[in-house]
Amino acid sequence: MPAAGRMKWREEETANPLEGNAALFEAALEAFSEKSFGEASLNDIIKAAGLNKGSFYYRFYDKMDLYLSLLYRLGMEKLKLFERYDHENAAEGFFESIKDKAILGLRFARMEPRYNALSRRMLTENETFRNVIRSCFGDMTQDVLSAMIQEGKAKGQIDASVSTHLATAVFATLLTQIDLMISPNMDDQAILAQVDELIAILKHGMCTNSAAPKDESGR
Amino acid sequence: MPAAGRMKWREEETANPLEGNAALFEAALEAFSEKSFGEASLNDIIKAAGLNKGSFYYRFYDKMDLYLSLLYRLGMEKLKLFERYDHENAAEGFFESIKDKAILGLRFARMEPRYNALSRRMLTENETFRNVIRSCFGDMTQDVLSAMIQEGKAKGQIDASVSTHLATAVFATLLTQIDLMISPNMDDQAILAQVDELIAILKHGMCTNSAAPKDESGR
DNA sequence: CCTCCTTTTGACCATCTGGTCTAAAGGGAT
DNA sequence: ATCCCTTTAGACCAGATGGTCAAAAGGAGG
Repeated sequence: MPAAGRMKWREEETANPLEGNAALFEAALEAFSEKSFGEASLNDIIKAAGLNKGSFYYRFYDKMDLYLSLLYRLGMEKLKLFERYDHENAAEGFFESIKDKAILGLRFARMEPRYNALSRRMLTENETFRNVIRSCFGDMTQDVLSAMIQEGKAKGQIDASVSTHLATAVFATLLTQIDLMISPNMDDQAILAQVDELIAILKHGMCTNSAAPKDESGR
Repeated sequence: MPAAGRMKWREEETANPLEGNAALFEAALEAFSEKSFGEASLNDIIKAAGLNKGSFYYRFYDKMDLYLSLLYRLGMEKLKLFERYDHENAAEGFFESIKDKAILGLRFARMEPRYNALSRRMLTENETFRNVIRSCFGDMTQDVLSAMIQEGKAKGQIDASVSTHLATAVFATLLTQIDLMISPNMDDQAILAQVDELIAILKHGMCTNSAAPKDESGR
């Protein structure tokens, strides 16, 4: 249904209209995080933003354009958060790096929980729809994760016998769902503890036999 | 939008119309597994099934009724598969039991991949919608898993220090996404190997330090 | 043949969808 | 005041939506 991925404001080299119009940004985020692309009503969004048809279509090609622009802005915000962090902290081991990313992700999710809902919903859209989006933004997470895991193996942090493919899949699904698993109304410390535990499980397993290194005593 | 959860054929104590009408079953499954409830077109479903409006509404109250009836039939089929298996195999340890369930789930997914797509999509519908469904069918998986994990802890198969809540969440998300992680066009043996590996990760982790028991040698 | 009940048929309904288009309003610059 | 371009405004469109309804067809028993 949606045409090629293009954003009017980018082709005209102007600013993202969603930056300037807070009401529209809010309305679009609300709608697209609660309903699928097809189910969300453009009319409702426009009305909620206090706009009218003409003004909307003056700035956007169509509904898809709005959706892409929304993804663009949210992606930029998250990227900024991550980049700011990356500048401060150099890369450590694999598991520490993953943990940092998970915590940052959760912090962002607490700031804007609808973004995670939105991107999770995006993954359930049909394939052609997702392809349009991927042709616009690419599909980082999968590739980045895979590379990180291979590096972790090379550095001897990850057991070489686990398949990169499976490990990538495990981390990818857990990271996209993590904000559902770990309650959002926790304080920072509790979140940290939960993430620690999750990483510990991925590192050492849940089985009684395999000892976690931080507690070498009894067991 | 959808009203209370009721199925006309159940209130009239007749057979599930989806059992008798293969075309309708097929059309509904196809539609609801590819699109969300709101996005799927009832008109299209009816047309694809070679029905007409009147006949449809003679058997169902509304669109939701069809959806519930579809879930009902699919749930029954999966339940039958699991029950047949449970009769043959007594319960072993926790991880073996989970593995069996995962394999059965994957086998069912290969028989009817659209069912998993459907139930995964259902989880992304809005909350009131999910509540209608839960009021009809309950929410087994979460409770069952939690109980299994507590039992596993009691029997000393799971490390007592991992939180039941987190472990439940991990297994729940991995089990619902497993048919996406493990390629469906594998033969039975390859699937078995992949599931083995996944379970091994959950048992002993991916970290190089923690040794898996099946390979005690070097590393 | 008639009767009675179940089932089928499809025209029809109000409502909503994303999107178009013409007309007018704003607002600088001259 | 006049010009010109950007922006707003909202009536309007064809098409699709889930759902209703009165009428006809089918079929079994008498």
